[in-house]
Amino acid sequence: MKKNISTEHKKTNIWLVEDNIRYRKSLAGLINSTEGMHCPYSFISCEDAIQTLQNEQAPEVILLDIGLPGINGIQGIEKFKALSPTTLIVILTIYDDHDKVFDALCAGASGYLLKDSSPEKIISSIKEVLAGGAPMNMKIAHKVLELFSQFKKKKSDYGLTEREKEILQHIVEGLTKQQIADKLFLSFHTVNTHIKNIYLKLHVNSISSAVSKVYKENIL
Amino acid sequence: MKKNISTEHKKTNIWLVEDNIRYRKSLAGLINSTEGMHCPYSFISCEDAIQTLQNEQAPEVILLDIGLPGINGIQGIEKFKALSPTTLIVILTIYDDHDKVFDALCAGASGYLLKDSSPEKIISSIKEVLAGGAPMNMKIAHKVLELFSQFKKKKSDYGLTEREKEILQHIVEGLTKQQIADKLFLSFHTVNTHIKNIYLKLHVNSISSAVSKVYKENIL
DNA sequence: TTAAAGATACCACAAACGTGCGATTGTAGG
DNA sequence: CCTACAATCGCACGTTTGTGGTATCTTTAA
Repeated sequence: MKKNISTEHKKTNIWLVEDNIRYRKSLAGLINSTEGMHCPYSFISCEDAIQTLQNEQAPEVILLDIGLPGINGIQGIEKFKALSPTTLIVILTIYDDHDKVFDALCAGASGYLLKDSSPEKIISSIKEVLAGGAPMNMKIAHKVLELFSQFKKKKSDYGLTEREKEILQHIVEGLTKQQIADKLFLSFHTVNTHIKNIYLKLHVNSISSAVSKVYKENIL
Repeated sequence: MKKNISTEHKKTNIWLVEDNIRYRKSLAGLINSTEGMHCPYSFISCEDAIQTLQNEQAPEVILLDIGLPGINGIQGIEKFKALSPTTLIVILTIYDDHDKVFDALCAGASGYLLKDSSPEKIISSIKEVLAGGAPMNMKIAHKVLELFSQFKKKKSDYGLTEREKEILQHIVEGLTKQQIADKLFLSFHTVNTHIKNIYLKLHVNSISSAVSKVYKENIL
């Protein structure tokens, strides 16, 4: 069973999921003619790929068209990721469809490629994901960052004092007033007063609203 | 006061914040010798830049070293963004300091540049942010996406029924049991029972814990 | 020094909540 | 047909909250 492993074992397996036959073949050709890359399978639909994925060893990379009929490309990504979390998924798309690409990236894709990219760009993008990168269009990158900074930033400041924040934190954790009082070595009444003030400042009148506000507006 | 506006008015203003004098001058030179770009100010510290920003018109782009002494680079970004939300901020960094760069991007930076980048790379990155992009290192891009997909994905499934989800939603909104009953044309007791079941399924025993769980684990 | 703000503490009471128990109906699956 | 489950409704009782007050003691700022 000896064989020339030295050139064989390092090849990166790449699968294709793409309904256009000509484009699929051209891509497979490109990959197979590239040093260190190999395309053993290519599929017309996500369903086919998923089926094969259950029997065969998972590839390092899947190039996936999200403009496919049938199964939604985004759901496809989720399935792939469920079956093989380490497989990197690169999206193929004809047009610069922000929303769809965006959803796909959220679903676990590692990058994306416009179909009219040059062969060099395609190969370099594959290499980039393999190296732990995330090749993507600059507009998408910008949009991701934009949304990202919105998540992070503290919005409203309701002028809570340190003590109030501390108590609010405990409320969010699900403690009762009495439990908070015990934990902070305070009287029940003190905690009660603080919470009254917190409610005033946050303009709420119940635990649930307060907790929701904390999460929705990133208080604390 | 006539002047040759035709070549002047289109120039993009770019400010520098960088403590190394030689590098600062070299950057300013590069920018000023580039068609359509102009660097009217450069600063040693964020403080200086912030002061100037309050009197002068804000630039389109600020190149900012986050390895600065004194004011924290990340705080600097927040200040800049507060004073001029439309100004694009590109981070300069010597080393590939993931965490810091990452925080900076979260704080509102639009991209980042390694200091040892070629002049071409620097200019192209500036053009990229101006075009609405987000130039960044591939590892950072990957990290951003990774965190991003965690936000989006639904994690735990506690087997809540549709009705239970609906009621839980109203609880999160801050309604009382009676209010929920009224809104859904149900008896108080029914809502009460549903909530009992929700608590059983989520393993909680209070509104606050339930609401927290909804947000923390992305239920609903 | 005086005022303001924060943290602490107390009381009382109605409203809302958590929980244990039981019950009927309809509907989908074996 | 029977079981399981979801959805509905009911009662009782003790616990917790929400809200209206009042009051003392520090620290900080004007």
